[in-house]
Amino acid sequence: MKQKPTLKVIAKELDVSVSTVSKALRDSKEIGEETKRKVKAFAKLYNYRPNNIALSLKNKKTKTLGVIIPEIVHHFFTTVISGIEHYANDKGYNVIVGLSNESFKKEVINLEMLANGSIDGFIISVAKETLSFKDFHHLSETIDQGIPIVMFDRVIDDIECDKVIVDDVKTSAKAVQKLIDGGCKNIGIISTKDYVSVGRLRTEGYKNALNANHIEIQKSRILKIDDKFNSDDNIEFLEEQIYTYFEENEVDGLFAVNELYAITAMKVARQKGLTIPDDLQVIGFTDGVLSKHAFPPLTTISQHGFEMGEESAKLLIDRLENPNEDEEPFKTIVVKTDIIDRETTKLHNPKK
Amino acid sequence: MKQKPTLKVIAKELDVSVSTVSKALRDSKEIGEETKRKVKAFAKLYNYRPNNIALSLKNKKTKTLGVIIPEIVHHFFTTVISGIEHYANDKGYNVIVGLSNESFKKEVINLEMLANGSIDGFIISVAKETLSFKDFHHLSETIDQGIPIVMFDRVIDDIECDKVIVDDVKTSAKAVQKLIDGGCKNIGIISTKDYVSVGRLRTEGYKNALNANHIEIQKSRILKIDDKFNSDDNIEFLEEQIYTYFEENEVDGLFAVNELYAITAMKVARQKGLTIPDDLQVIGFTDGVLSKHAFPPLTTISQHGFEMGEESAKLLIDRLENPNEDEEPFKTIVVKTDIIDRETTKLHNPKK
DNA sequence: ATGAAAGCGCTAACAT
DNA sequence: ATGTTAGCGCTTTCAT
Repeated sequence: MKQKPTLKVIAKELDVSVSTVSKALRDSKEIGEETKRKVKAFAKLYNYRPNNIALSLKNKKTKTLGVIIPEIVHHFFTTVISGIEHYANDKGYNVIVGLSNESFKKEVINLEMLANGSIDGFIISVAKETLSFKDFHHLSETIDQGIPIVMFDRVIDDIECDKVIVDDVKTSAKAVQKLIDGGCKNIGIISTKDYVSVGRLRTEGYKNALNANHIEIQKSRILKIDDKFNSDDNIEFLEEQIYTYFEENEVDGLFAVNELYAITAMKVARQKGLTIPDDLQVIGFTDGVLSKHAFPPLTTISQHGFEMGEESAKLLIDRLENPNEDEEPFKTIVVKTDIIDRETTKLHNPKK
Repeated sequence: MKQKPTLKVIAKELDVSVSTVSKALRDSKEIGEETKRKVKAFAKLYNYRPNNIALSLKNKKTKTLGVIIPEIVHHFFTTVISGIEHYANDKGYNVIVGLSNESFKKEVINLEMLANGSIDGFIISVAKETLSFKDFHHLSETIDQGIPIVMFDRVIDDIECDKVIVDDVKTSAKAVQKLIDGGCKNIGIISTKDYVSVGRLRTEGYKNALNANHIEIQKSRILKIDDKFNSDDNIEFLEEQIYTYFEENEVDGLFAVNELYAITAMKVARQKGLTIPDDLQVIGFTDGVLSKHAFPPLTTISQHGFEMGEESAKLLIDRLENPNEDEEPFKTIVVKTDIIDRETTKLHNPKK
């Protein structure tokens, strides 16, 4: 087992001083050609690499980003992480991932654990519990300490920081409009409770579209699923709620704020003997594996998670590397969305 | 913006020495009660937290694990990460995630980037390209430098280190046996090229099961998909290969080495007018979202990714924290698998 | 052209 | 009971 060499051992071995070695390796003109050559050769031979930790301590920056998300077994979030990694690695940054598991407490712990020097800045999508508690002190304190935060997707209006979102209201309206154009008369929505910003905004878009078409909004057609935690563990509960919804509402068009809700609704609808898209048209939000491989393949809104990740990383790294970061006003980037036409809607022929 | 306080500023503020502060905070009995109280109160007031980087440099360990996986937009891998995070966080470790994107070069870069002090050890699932190149120098060198590696799922026999796997051969045989018991006469397999260890082993299990039942092995029924890279980007290509396969083979039972292959095969089969499970029974490997929400829900093998993650983290942390780590023999943990009965097979009534 | 020394934040052995 | 010092690995200023 050969230990990683340090400047010190190289110095001793070559009988020069540590600083000479350091300078030689960084090609300082203070050092003589001959010495440089010797040092470099030796360093290469022993595969010298500067110790990141020492550099971090010296430079007071770690070149690593902390990403805190509610769950990782989730297509959208992993897509975002991909985008973050892609941009970050390109700029020489590493990525530490922390999972809040939708829990306020875990989010706080993760934040604190990493805020003590481990990372230069955060990219975060806030836990549902945090959103419902409306307790954001950990976030504002972090920012107060000079550690920049970029929020994406699940965002807090009251906190001043860079944000990357999707225009949930407009996008949802577009989706509902598509349902209307496709001939749906009775359109419902499966959303989340209002404290989840994206749920609230998407519901707003749904209402806007109905209003714009002079269709009366019926409260009973708005189902707000209450899943504080990972809904994937709780399919039965979800199915039940949707089942009841179908009992009480006769809809021929359905907009779901995520693909799981959409897929589950389709399953329940099928059980009730409905044919998709003939009896019921469905549009989901977030283009994940489920949508693509569903039966029938689900028409859905692509959120471009990869791009959101890239934009978030860019925003954060820009702020970190910009000398007068404090003066830069905070930006909110709105990433565009697309409707991916598949086979659960009637208008336009599905392309493939 | 209030800066994080250091021991130094606390010391100056309280007019004592840095070491006194340090000791007081760690409740050393060398320090007087009165001073301790004062220091602690001050520290709490200013929300003092020791700087992780400084600790890392001092202790020569970072309390963070490096996880390198081929892709993150992938249910199995994220499940494993969840397990790793769960165990690691519990033990006070953080997790840095690096993506190889199935590329040899990116795997090497990631490894080197993190091996310079950023992490204490690696958990890795090897990229397909690395497997096909058979170039493992980066892995052996890392181990040589005293940085322990735990491999999971895609594992290299020639490298000595801790490993966490599934008994691919036996599990696959069990799956194929189930098909046989369910009345299938002509059973095929959709696997990967042999350099992917899990593909090779699962194919072996398939053959074993056929042999054990005195069923002749027909080479044409073994389809080895050649997707060096992320197959999710390449669905058409996959569909084509499977389509051709169905043209050339008449099978009534199909074992697929991952859920994507299974789902895609089901889709193609449906296009050809086959009914599942009446005309064709299917079993997949890896229980992901796709399987659960497929139509019909896919009978599949659960690999217990979360547990694999936990076991990997445990193996790694044990080795890191065990004083005489070098002497411990390397372990290979075989995580058990289960067949999850759903609706693409006939034997046994699906439970839910 | 080379080296000594200070310092990043912290701990711990060793004074006092 | 408290302080001084050295050191983790590196960079950089300031001698020489």
